[in-house]
Amino acid sequence: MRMGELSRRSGVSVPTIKYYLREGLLPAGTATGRNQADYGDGHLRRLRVIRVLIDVGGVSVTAAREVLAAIDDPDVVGHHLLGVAHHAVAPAARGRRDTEQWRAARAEVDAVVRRRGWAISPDAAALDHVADVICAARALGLDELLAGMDTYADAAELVARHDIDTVVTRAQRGGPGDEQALMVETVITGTVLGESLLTGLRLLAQEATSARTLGDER
Amino acid sequence: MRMGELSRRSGVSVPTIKYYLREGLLPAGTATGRNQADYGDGHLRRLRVIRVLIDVGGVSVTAAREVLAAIDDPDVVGHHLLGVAHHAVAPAARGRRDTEQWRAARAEVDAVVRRRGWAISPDAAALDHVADVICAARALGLDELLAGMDTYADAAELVARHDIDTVVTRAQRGGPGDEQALMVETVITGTVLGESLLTGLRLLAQEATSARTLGDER
DNA sequence: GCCTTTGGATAGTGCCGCTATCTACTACGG
DNA sequence: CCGTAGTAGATAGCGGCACTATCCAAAGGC
Repeated sequence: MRMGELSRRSGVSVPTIKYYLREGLLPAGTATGRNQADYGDGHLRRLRVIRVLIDVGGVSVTAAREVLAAIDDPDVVGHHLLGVAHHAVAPAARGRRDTEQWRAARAEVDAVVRRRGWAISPDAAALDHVADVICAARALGLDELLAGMDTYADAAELVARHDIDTVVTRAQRGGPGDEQALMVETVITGTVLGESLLTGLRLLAQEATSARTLGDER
Repeated sequence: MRMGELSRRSGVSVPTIKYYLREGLLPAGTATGRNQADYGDGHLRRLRVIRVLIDVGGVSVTAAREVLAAIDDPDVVGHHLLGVAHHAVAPAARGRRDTEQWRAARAEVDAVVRRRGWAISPDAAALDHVADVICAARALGLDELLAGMDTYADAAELVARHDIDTVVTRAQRGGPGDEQALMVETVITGTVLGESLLTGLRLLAQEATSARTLGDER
């Protein structure tokens, strides 16, 4: 398959594909001449992954490159991999983390983690991320939201179990390419797509619950 | 309070505050002279809300303006309000929605909604959003993820109930400003912060579950 | 043979969220 | 009453990002 066909089948324009090649998101095709190369199904699949990361995950091109590098790296295994996916999904740090309030929020996160018996590496970015949110909520006086944090944690645990199950199941089932790469790809796309899915369903559930609770005062 | 103090207490630089004034995110202070104005606690609070929307919610300045307009509009009531918040949070449409696969995905969403007895306005943006995600997951062959969609829906319902409860509780408790405005603000900030909180906790729960299931092969 | 497509390289575009600068005016301590 | 610091308002600029446009020489393919 050459560039034109790759473009048509992926829905990504030729200049954009060239851009991704330049940026190292997409590996070069196998050259068949001085100015001719051949692309395979792997390239098509990779392009789909890229679009998911960027469009659905809202990941920057730079972050996507790092994630894709992890997909290709055979040394990345187990749940160290989760760190890579999480790092990419996490937005840049929001505010100052050197305030008294922030440290209090961070302690609150640690308390939740301890209470639930979660084994978390202490340098996980998500710990700080959650602390950021708590800090912001406190600043706005949204204590009711935080009072039910265990509800949120319950929900998070529920989907996380399913997510990990998905990865394990899929690794056993096998699929295109080698097992390792498939598992890595599943973790990353599953993390990104799962987040978006959960977010969307939450909004729907909110509307449904609101209609039921507050009545139909549209 | 004048601009300098507002800047210091909010942590937002003076030029940025001016920019928000220009863009209509922040109402002008009450003028006390030709080039002097007075800002109140409302402005401080508003600035905090703006930062939450932009930093935590990842909302664009344009979308933030619309959301804030809804906060100020006394005619926006009940769960019509949810629509505004959801519209702002929702990212722009990702791909083409005119394909056969997309319509199939959309039908799948409708099926879930019907199965759970959710009363959803048929033009809710979240319906399309979820369909986008399903479409992307199918394209990548991530069927295992979708097989457990009810797990995701359960989790979504769990937090949504809590979210709506929060709004109701808070409206009753009262607080600064009039009830209506407080409720609106709670919906919006709660939607945005809750999403970020849920996302962060999911990542933590994933790591914990992964460590438990896959063992410690770091 | 000749028009189309390709790989490769370089430069440019449009948007977005600020940031810098300027001017004229005001507040305030001394 | 002076001098310095702060302020409102307006305009212009900046840096980053995700593409997009253009050009060239070399295949491809009928």
